[in-house]
Amino acid sequence: MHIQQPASVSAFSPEILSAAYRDARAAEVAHCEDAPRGRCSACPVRGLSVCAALAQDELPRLEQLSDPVRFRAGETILLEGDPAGAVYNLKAGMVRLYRILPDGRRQIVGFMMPGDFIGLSLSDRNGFSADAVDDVAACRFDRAAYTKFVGQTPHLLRQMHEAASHELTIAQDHMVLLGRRSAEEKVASFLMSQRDRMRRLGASVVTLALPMSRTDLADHLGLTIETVSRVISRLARARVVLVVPNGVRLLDLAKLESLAAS
Amino acid sequence: MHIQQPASVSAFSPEILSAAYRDARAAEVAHCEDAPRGRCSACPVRGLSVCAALAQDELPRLEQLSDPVRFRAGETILLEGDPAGAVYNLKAGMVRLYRILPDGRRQIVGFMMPGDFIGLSLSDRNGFSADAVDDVAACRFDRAAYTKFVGQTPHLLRQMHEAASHELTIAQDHMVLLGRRSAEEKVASFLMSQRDRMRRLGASVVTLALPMSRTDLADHLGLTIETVSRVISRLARARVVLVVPNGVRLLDLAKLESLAAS
DNA sequence: CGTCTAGTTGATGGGAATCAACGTAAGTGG
DNA sequence: CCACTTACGTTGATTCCCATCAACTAGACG
Repeated sequence: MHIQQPASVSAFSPEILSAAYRDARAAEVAHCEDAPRGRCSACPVRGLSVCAALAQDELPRLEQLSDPVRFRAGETILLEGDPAGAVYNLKAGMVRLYRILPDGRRQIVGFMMPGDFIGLSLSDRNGFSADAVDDVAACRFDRAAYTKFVGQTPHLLRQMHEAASHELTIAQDHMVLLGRRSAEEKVASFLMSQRDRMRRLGASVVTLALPMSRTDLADHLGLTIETVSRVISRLARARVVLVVPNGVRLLDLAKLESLAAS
Repeated sequence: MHIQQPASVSAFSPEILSAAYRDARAAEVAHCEDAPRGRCSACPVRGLSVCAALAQDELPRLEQLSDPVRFRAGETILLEGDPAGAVYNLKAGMVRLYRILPDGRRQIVGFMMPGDFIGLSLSDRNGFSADAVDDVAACRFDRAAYTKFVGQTPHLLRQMHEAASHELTIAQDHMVLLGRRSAEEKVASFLMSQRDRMRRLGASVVTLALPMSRTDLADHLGLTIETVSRVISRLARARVVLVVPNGVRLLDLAKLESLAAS
């Protein structure tokens, strides 16, 4: 048994150390919270989110409805089957959406990121559970009030529909992953798709943040924690990625792409 | 000329023989085709479909846009990535939606049944391929024209959104199935969910129609054809189901329910 | 310092994939 | 009408990928 580790040591990734990462995230969340109630025009995710559909002069009405909220890592946001009292627009942090089988098996159906909307369906019961992966800042809207507003604002409804359609596409992608890909392909294509999402948020990604645990990854990819760990180790040994705290540095995108088999 | 089943929508007759089944389906499809262009008020799936949102006096506008079409078993309806020229409302028959990986692996992301709408997202490119499992009758709408109509009809948009949300829920169910269930659980819970869908169409189901091939089932459930065949044989041996041409008779719902593990 | 949790790594086993043979029904053409 | 073909499904033998079981390491924290 060697002291040697895979490619992970050499790199003090400039941007991410465990503590530094946490602090940065905390600052980001705090920043969101400090914003005065209902200052949509200054919102960090305005333009990325469904509210992009609203014109400047429509924002005040939305602001009236919105309520800034915070969740700490691990905190529950909503439970499958409960009456849906609220919907959320995510401003910072990451949220996992999941279902649980009677015997405890869990499937994470998606990770939500800044700009994503939780509760797109506007239905009266939650179709999934959700909790905060790391510290989260969000706009909370009373569901009834928000639904009413949407009913009076067709272009917002259109935007909600577009977002739901996009979610559906992502869900279909994920069905392909779960149903037809090997463990290595699952991990590789998950990394690529996370990278794409980050890029759409505006950042060019060399170091991919993975705030979720290995267990979360496993429950998202339909694998066990051990298999996820082994695959990532293998990718690191092959210098395709570099493991850093709370993330991976993507070293060989071409290789990763080909491993993803899509 | 042929024996015309009384115009009940419940296409799925209790006793199914191969030939009888095919004839019934053919008659049903023919019946849909015979309807004069744009007679929405007499449509077999009116009330089950998104057009249920429209009032009587709005139907004529929709009728103007609609075009009755037919696809024979196996025929391609649309291809992933192609420009989306049309959307479809399914009146009879079954359609498979799927994605294909570069090396040919296929994942069927859903089976569409009467009342289902293909192209909910209204996006300009097809997010999946689709083809007819058996003979199909549908309303075809030019996408641009339909999109424009939806834009002018908020309650139709609302209905489209609701349908998309429902699809999303089904997709999440299926992710749980693909990611966290055993082969036997997959088959059992697929049968239960198909039964539920049929029942929502109005028929009480003792014999479940399965017009799709074993290969289709396998590609939907993330299994191989051999495994699907073995599991069904085992269920038959245990008298949980009875295999009939193009379907199964459900003999022991309680057992099936418990095998489905949900 | 001990405890706890998250993650890694190794050994082993099992469930589903793969490989292969066979059965059956529906065409097809002589 | 029957040999031949083809597509689809079933069943058995074997393989292999990933789950399971287990041991261990590294941080985090009181």
